[in-house]
Amino acid sequence: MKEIKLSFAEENYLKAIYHLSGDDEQAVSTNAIADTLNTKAASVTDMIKKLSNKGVISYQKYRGVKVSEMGQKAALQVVRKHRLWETFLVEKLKFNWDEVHEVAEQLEHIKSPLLIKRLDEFLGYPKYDPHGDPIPDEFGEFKSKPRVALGDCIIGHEGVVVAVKDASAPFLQYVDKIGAYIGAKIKVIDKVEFDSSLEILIDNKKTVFISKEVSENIWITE
Amino acid sequence: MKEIKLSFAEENYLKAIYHLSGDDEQAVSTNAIADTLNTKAASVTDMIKKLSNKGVISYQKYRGVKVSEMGQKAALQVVRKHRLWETFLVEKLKFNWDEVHEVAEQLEHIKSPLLIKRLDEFLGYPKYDPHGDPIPDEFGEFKSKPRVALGDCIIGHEGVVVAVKDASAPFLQYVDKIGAYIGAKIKVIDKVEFDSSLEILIDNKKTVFISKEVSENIWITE
DNA sequence: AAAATTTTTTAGATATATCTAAATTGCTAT
DNA sequence: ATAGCAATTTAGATATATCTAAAAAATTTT
Repeated sequence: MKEIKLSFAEENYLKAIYHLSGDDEQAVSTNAIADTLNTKAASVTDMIKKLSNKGVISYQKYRGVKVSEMGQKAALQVVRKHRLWETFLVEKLKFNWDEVHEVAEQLEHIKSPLLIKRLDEFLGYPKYDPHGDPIPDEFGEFKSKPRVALGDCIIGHEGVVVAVKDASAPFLQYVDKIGAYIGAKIKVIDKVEFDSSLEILIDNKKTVFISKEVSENIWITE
Repeated sequence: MKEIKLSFAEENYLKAIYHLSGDDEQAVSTNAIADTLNTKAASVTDMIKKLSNKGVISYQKYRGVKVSEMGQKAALQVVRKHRLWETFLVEKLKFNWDEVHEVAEQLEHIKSPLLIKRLDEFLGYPKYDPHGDPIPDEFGEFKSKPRVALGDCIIGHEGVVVAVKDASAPFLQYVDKIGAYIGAKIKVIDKVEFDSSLEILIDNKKTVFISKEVSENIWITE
């Protein structure tokens, strides 16, 4: 078993590719990576070659890339670190959930197995981060709660918010404003055919209209 | 007032120069910097030019460098972060004091004013780090406790360990072994003229012989 | 199936941070 | 005062991570 050493930039690329490939582990295109990382396709091609040489992705010219077994493990360790740090920032340092992403993007690259072990312990071995995403354990194992996007619910469906997809500050601030925090109870009241927007009831208290885009970024229990 | 943006490497150089210049703010030589950072003199010259252009040090060819007003402020913020992180690692994550330096070297470069503000708050605004070094506040202000190196004490002097100079793991482990932790009471029993080694009494319990080198790295109250 | 378009790659630059080897400057001892 | 040595700088490379512009391949449209 070889030691995989990745630079900050390499870790960022690998994580982006891991997230883009999704559960079905589809091949990821050069442009998709460039868009995610706000960089240019040419830069991606260069980096792809390096990651391929290190064996964390497999790459065929013009055919996109796939994350290898080894790459998945490495990516999950970065994800683990990111989500543990986000949890730390919210639980211990009283950050709002819309303030943590940028900082965690930096903290996730700190190299120290002991640090992560102790941080995990200090936080009480959390299973989910502040956005409801599962935190992989030291072996990369995790499980998501059964969930469905609000946009995919039928009228009348009732559930509790378990996660949000978009972790950007503007989106999370909006979610805060309407009160659809993690744990909030939501009932789908009505769906507008025309634009797929939804009318939802939050915590049995107030009714809110949300766009299709918003509805696709909030997950509730099935 | 200009924004000073420094890279990781630049911050490391600046911090090293700041530490090397000492209280008297002496000019620091290229070689001294190279030794501290385990790099080559040529690399130092390159970096010195960049730091000089950014105004954090003043530099005259062949004459060494001095830290500017601005540079001192920037250096102290890095020192502040380093020492707050070390405190966090020991106080909250139960690291030993000989395990924190390397990790803090990484953590000190994280850019987030909010993070440091909240960390400071979370730790209860500590004034000293686990090695007894003072933690600068957000304005760069700090004060050291009055102290004297064991090596400079006269026979009979008695005091409490307030700080250690060397922060390397081997040294700190040795200090642990003899029981000269911060807070331990120490009395200088005898001094050997020949090699300046010392016989000291620790916590009224045991007598230990320490070399000159060790005696220069442990500070006790005056 | 050929043409047009999009995607991806290559070629050649730029910027950072390093290095070795050679040249230069400063200091010291005779 | 100068010869020799030590410290410092310059010149020229290397490695990483980026970019723009042009070329090549794949895909889509006609």
